[in-house]
Amino acid sequence: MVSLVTWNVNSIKARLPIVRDWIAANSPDIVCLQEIKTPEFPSFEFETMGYSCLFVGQKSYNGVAILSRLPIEAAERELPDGEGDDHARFIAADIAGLHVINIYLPNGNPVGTEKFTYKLAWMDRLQRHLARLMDAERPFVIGGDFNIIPDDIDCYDPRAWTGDALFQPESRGRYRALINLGLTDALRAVNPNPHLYTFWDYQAGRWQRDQGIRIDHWLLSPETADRLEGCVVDRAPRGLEKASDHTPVIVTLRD
DNA sequence: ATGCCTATTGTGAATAGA
Repeated sequence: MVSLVTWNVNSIKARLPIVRDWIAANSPDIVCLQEIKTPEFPSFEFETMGYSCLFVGQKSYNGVAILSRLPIEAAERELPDGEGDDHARFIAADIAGLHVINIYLPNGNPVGTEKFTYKLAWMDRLQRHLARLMDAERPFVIGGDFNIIPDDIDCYDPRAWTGDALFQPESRGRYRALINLGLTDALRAVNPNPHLYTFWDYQAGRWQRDQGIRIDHWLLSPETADRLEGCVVDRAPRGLEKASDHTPVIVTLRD
């Protein structure tokens, strides 16, 4: 069995104690972090816990990391076809024969600006990349902060999100196109409860009212979907002092 | 309708997040 977690930590520096304690308590095999917000990564903190660290960072914004208790056999640090794109939003590793992709997909707000067109272009590049992996019949998982609310049931009130980049037909359609490659939304596949959220805004008491959205996902290629054992959201870290606004999503695969 | 709150940079107040 192998367990993988995705977690947008909203700054690894600000979140170091919470992330370290959660990993110590839960012992995931593979950890995918987003928004580390630093060009450096505190690798030593996790190496002493038995993890190898792989990361792509930048100052102030973005940044992704993969931590693994199993040997990292190969690494990729950028999404193909991105000439001129210097955002740290993609990292991938081969671990125990599995290709693990970790993404921080652009937010895209406000709609109608170059930020939204960047989001759509980034999703088009991701579509082409995953299509090539599918054509090659390469087993993979992709986890991360997709910044997409897939369906109306994935938010507390669809009317509140109609103008948002996470909820536009253009961005949701591109997410749907990823699924239509033949990928399985792991959390939705194993949990019939519609009210599954992974993000609650800091503002307006969203956490206290449980008014969240589901935007952090694990998508599985057909081969890995056959290995799906379970997938859960751990809401506990969102309730801590100094919490990230996202909480971990854990997927478990059979050997 | 807008801001609500948090983090970064840098030590103000602006930018970004979603």
